[in-house]
Parts: sequence; structure tokens; C-alpha cells
Amino acid sequence: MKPKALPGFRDFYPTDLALRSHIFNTWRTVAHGYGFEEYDGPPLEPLDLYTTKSGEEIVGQLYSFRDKGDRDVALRPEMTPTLARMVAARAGELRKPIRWFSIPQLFRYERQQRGRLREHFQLNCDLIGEASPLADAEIIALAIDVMRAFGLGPQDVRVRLSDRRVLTAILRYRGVPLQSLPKAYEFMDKVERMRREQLEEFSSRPEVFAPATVLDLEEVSRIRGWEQLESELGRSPELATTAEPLRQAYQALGQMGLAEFLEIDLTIVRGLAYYTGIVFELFDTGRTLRAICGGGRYDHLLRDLGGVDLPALGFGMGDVVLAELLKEKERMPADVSGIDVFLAFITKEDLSHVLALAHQLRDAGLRVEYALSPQAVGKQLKLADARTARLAVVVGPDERSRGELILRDLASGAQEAIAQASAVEIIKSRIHG
RNA sequence: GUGGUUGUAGCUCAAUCGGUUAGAGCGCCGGACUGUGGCUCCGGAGGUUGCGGGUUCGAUUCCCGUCAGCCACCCCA
Repeated sequence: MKPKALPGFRDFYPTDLALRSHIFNTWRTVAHGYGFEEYDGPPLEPLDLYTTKSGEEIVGQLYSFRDKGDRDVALRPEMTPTLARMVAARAGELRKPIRWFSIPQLFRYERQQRGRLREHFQLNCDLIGEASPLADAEIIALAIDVMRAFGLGPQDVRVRLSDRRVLTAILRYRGVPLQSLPKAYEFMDKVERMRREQLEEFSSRPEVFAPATVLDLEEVSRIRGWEQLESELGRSPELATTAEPLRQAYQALGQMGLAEFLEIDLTIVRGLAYYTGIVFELFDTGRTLRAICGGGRYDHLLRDLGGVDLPALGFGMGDVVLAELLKEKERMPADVSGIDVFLAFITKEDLSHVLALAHQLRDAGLRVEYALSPQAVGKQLKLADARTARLAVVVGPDERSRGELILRDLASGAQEAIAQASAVEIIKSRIHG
């Protein structure tokens, strides 16, 4: 049996790593553009960092074990608890608002499927210490601009935007009892993909939502866009007040020119229990993939987790679904592999000159390769071609006796004799010019 | 964790009703081409048909189990 990577874990071959690097580079560039600073924490954490405050789903998916010091530990399944701990430890000295991002590798023991593995990298962006809706707009704009940086527009991806406070107020106004709100959230979250039996199950117990009805919930779930939300909010002045933060964030995003990406959709609830305000998810417009990104405001999490009461919000964006999306939309990075110059030699006596020149060219910042064992020139050029080298240098006894080298442009096939003494300068200018 | 479905070379796929030595293209290596790459032609390596068991004279093919991938649940990135 051939050894294989564990299920849900990935080997990154050079072409795979090229894509991953492209994703990481883009993430970093956009995050830096928003003034975010990068941080990181340990991939292995004390188990109780997750068991005490994270949702039950996450705990059920933990990669956990006991270490040699009898500590219960877990591979991190999410970054937020680590972030909360780090911020809490230095909350006093950190200038607010804190703009931090990280690209952690996260682990969850669950059955893998397309777009969901047991290990993945996730861009985490968090804004801590600012309660204003402008912060919400800022974090959503950042997520959108990551998409734009990959060459994706509103025809490719959309943000589905909601606010838990607004949803709660609407549901309450329609008559959903306080104790039935969790059930109502579940309904909103699942209504889109519910099968008939599940729908009937809700309908068969009208007392759960009474005096509201399942029909009320369905109506609320069908609200799309600001216009429709506005007419729902028009039912009561209090509803309009509750929706003020969402309105301000929505307006700010419009003023940034990102309105085309936005879709108000109250069925975005998000499973994680700690969200307290605006929540959002990024989807591909074709809806063939899982959510590309999800996040929202979690104003009490730092208090509960780290003991420091600061408003906060953020999002996570995984590399797996994103890579699927980039493939689907043909936004893969151009191939940047290959070398600049390949040095070929004719005789063993030429080798020392190749080694010297190779080193000079590498010192000059060029990507250089040569054959590591003597072989026919034809073969050496074949390798040069396979490496997609732009130039080839042929060092032979005849030219050397004249103090020259042959410089060949592999794209055009043109070649010329150049003086050995000025070879580095000439080659440099050919590559850069 | 539950249900369904699919596993043949590095990749994409063939192989008649269960039949004798499991093939092709691409890729890889070599040769034609010992001082010039791409193209072409020729050759080679590479398979325990995912693994284990069963039925059969004979299994890539049928059955069972298992592992892995995919899909739907669950949940999420």
C-alpha cells in the first residue's frame, strides 16, 4: 500500500502551492490596504479554550488528544478564541480600534466533501473596539475587495446581509414568543433548503410560534433587498430604529461603490451562537459552491472569552472554497514558474566557466539553472525549454578561445556571440529590458 | 455520525455476455539528433484493476466486507 496523506489533508505540489501563495498574497495585500496588521498564534491550544465557549458543533469536530504532560489539547478549529485571548492579555496597551488579520491553518474532524476538508487555511480579519456601523461596513468592504482583487465582480459573487437585531425585532413584532426565537432562527436558516416533511413538521405545531404563523416566518424569509425590508420596517417606528445600524452600514457600502454586491437577506442567521448584530455571507452567484466567507458582529465574545468587554466583528474566508471558485471563474494565477537563463556547456573544460557565470547571474538576482551532469547540448536545451527559460547561454571551446559566449533567445531562436567580460550586464538587460 | 454512489498507469479514460498476456492519449525517460530546444517519428518505464474475502474452470466484470473519493443530510470555510 502506498502511503497517502490522511483523509481531508492535502499535499501541495508546486502547482498547488503556487495557487495557495497567490491566494495568500492577495489576502495580505488587500488586508494591508485596510491598515490591518498580521498576527498568529499556536496551532495547538488547550482543549478548554474551545469547550467552554465555542458552539457544540465545533466541540464535536475537535481534533483533540492528551499530550505527554497530561494536558488536554486540541488543534485549533477556529481563530477567534486565540484572538480573544491575545487581545485580552494586552487590551490596555493596544490602540483601538484594533485591525488585525491572520491566515491560520485550521482543523476540524468531520466528513470531507468538495470545498470542505479536515484542514484548511482561512483569512481571519477582525476589527475590535469599535461599535459604529461604519466598522461593519469596513469589514464587509474588505471582504468584497478581496473578491475584487481576485478579479471577481458582482456578476460572480454577492454578499448576503442581515442583522440579528433586525430579524429578532421583526419576528417579535409578528408575534413570535421570546422562548421560540431559537426555533424561529433555525427555521429562517434552513427554510431555503427544507424538504416538504420538515416544513410540515413546523406547520403541524402552530403553537410554537403563536400568535405568529409559519406563513409569517415564510414571508419574512422571502424579504430581499432594501426596498422590501423597508416596507416591513414601516410597520412600526421601533423596527425602523432597530434597523438603523444596518441602514448606515448599507449606505456606507453604497457610498464606497459596492452596492451592486449587496443583497439584504434575513435568512442569513449563521450557526455560531456568538453573533450579536450584523451578519453576512459571501456566495457565488451561481450558488454551486458553499459559502466563500462568513462573518459578523460579536460584541460580547471577548468579554465571555477573554474577560475584556470590547465590541468586535470579523469574518473568516477559507482557501478551499475560494480555490474552487477561482477555478470555476477561470481566475487562476498566471504561471510564474520557470527560470530566466539556462547555461549549457559543450565540454568538461567549459563547466568551470558555466559555474562562475551561473553564480554571477544568481548574485544579480536572476533565476539560473544548468545541467548537473555532462550531456549533449541538444538535451541541455531541451531541459532549458522544459523550464521555460527565456535565454540560453552556450559555452563552448571555440567561442571561449575568442573570449565570447553564445546567447540564444529561446522564444525567437535568434542567437549571437557576446563578449564574456560583459555577459552578466548584457543578460541582465535582456531579462529586465 | 446517517443515507446514496463511484473506485482500472502520475492524469483523462478503454477493455464485447464473466474468457486466456488489462489497452490508448497526455505526461515522464531514452533514441533518431555526440556544438543547438519546441515539431515529427521510434522505443521504454510505469498496474497486486483501492484493499480483503466469496461465487466460478476462469473475476477489472457478479456478491459481501472494508478503505477512499463524490453527492445528499448534519454543519460550515
